[in-house]
Amino acid sequence: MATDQADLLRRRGIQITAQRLAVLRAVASQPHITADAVAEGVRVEIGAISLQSVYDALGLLVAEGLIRRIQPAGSAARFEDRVADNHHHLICRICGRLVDVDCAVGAAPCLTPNDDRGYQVDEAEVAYWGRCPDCLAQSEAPSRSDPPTRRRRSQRRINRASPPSR
Amino acid sequence: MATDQADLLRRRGIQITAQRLAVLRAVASQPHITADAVAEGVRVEIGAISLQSVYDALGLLVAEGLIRRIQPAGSAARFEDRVADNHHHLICRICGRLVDVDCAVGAAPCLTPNDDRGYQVDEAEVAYWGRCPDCLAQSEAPSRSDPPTRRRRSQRRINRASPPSR
DNA sequence: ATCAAAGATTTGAATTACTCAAAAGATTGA
DNA sequence: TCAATCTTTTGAGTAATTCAAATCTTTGAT
Repeated sequence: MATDQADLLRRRGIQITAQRLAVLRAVASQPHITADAVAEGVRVEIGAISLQSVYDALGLLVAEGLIRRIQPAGSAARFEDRVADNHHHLICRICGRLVDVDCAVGAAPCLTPNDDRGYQVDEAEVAYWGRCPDCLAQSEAPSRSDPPTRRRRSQRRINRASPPSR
Repeated sequence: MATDQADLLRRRGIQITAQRLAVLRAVASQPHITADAVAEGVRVEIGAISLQSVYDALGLLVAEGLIRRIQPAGSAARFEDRVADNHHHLICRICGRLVDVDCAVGAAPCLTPNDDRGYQVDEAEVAYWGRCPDCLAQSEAPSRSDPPTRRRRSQRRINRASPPSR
């Protein structure tokens, strides 16, 4: 049972370490896990790990295609297990909740833009943005205290952003 | 001519200021501009602006739907003019170059996932990842000096990441 | 015109996910 | 058993973005 992941690494000539196995397991344990949460999970399992090692392991696993990294605008990077099944993501603008959706078009869907401009495309990333059922319910039953539609000084949040390119 | 943008703001009850107009113009001046570049552009036009004001203005304009914010994993946030025409993006994994592509499916394409899980979707964001023509050419004519295919200690870059969710 | 209130901008500091670099520790094969 | 290689840790740095409070503008009412 624990051999599964080890084999996966061995097969690619990656050295097998407790940290890597635990990272792999942490990613498998939760649908869209952050690096921080991976670190926590790994610590529960093997006692200790540096955040740097977590990043290294995750980076390696992503490079090898064993896991996928997603970075919805406005939240830290997330990692997932489901790879090579081209599924997409629904993201809530309010609370950030993220869920999977299967691809509409078939096997390797959307994988081809109309005009590829000479790019060699290897992945199509699709994110559907909107409001999740919970946040939707909350804004519909506004608990009698919201501003009386007056002006509309839009105070929507949406604004967390992303890192440097150097 | 300069009235266009002012009207746009006025119509929404947004106070018109030199900063906001200049920000709006800066975004219109370049396909996918960063906040930093906007600041530079605005400074050329009106002399000075604080980076904070740039962020504020951009945030406001995004909230009002006058511009769109995109955040390809691995680079800082970018802002664009083309809004409400549901186009997509081709992004180079190597150099980060970003270009527009029109949507394959029609008017409001891909805008509907198979199963929306109860989300109220308002936008479908599609990013095609791959290698741009230039980077492709470079890796194909590898200048006689690349490692002899031995091991494959994948050293690909891709790794700049994103901010907190707090 | 004048003034107060609301709104915008600036200033300065803080946050934080992530990366770099070098040192210490483990593995592996000879 | 030992050296070479690969991993992990440690510690410090980076850069985009946000927070908060102070100052400056604009606007509407008088």
